[in-house]
Amino acid sequence: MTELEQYITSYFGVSQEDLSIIASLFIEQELKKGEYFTKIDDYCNKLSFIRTGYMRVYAYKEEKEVTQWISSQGYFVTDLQSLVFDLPSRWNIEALTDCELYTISKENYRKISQKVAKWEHLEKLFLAKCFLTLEDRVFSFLSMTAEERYDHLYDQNKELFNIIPLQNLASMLGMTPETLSRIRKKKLG
Amino acid sequence: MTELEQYITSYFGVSQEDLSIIASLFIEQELKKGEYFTKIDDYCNKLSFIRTGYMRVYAYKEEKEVTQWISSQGYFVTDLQSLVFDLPSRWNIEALTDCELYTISKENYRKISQKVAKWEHLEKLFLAKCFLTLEDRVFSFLSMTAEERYDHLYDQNKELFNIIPLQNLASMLGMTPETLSRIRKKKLG
DNA sequence: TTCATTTCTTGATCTATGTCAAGTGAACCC
DNA sequence: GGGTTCACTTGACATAGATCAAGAAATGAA
Repeated sequence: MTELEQYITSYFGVSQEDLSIIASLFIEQELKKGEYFTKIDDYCNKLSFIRTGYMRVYAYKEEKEVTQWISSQGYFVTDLQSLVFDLPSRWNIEALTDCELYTISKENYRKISQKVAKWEHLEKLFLAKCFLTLEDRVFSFLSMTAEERYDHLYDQNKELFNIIPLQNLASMLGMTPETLSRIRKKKLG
Repeated sequence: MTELEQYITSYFGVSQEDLSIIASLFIEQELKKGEYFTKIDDYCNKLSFIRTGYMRVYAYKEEKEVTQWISSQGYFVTDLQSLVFDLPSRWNIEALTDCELYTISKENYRKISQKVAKWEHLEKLFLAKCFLTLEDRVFSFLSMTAEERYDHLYDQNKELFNIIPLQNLASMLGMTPETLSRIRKKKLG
């Protein structure tokens, strides 16, 4: 079983046969540090698994970059509005490190459901999980302090703080870089 | 076309034939003010359209209620984790006013896909829209002040502020009742 | 390497928002 | 319909977190 097939299995749990069909529609692709996966107002006609590397999803609020999410190994990355509704991208998605991707074009992505009967169902379950994750994230902003949000992310994913510029993590956590720096200093003392 | 059928059409755009099939699986139901649609840790085995009325989705952070969302006429309401993954509810969902609902049981909900071929696909599109909405909401916490979030909600849905207890709206906007009160006072002067 | 640029930290302040407490008004229930 | 409860407002004060500015550290290019 290839690495890609392992990812697909872990997310979707399909038969070996379907797995091969799906995996065959992906191609390996590289993205160098600093390159863009998609840009706001472009059409993002692809969906990728991240095999290695880190990508940053961000947009602007009055000239200032706001980081919505950091995507990393084992995650999907795409602009959903573009992929599903054929509309322009809402996000800039930038490679923060060199990235190895498994990429499927929008056309091939849409063919999966013709080839794998259960696909639409599995995809629905996957999207439902994504929705629940975002619900939790909204709840965290309603109920947690900046420090609590930091603790939560740090508990889940310590490595991020060694790899990703802290200013991006601060933005994604809804605080300034200075505040994040002070919170982290406090944890040492 | 019944009111229910109009809702379904507006969300999913199915044929008249499929529409009838789907609509026939819903039953009319009432919920009195103060009653609960579901409670945390219960199993929520149903999905409803709200025909009239308002419902509040909330959970707790250390004994304190945190309102995640207010659902109203024309919206779906359910606990997604319970409906899709057969797990206990994450939310309390309470009727803030008397409510008229169109309700489908989990069993019948799952039968739709057997009767309407395109259903899983339409549902996937619907969930994708829900995901995009939540993405926007996360972005609003990353990029907007309390007052900007108030303005945004007020622009979209003025009526809420005459019907829903302001403390619930404050919580849903991520601020205290006092702060909401002061923001609203400022808007008058 | 070395210089230039960017990122991170730190201190001094400022401000939006939270907390606490009291008073007012509205809603609900015998 | 009058009293009790709950929701809302307002003021005084506290504080988390933002802003601004400067210096230190890391990163990248030549």
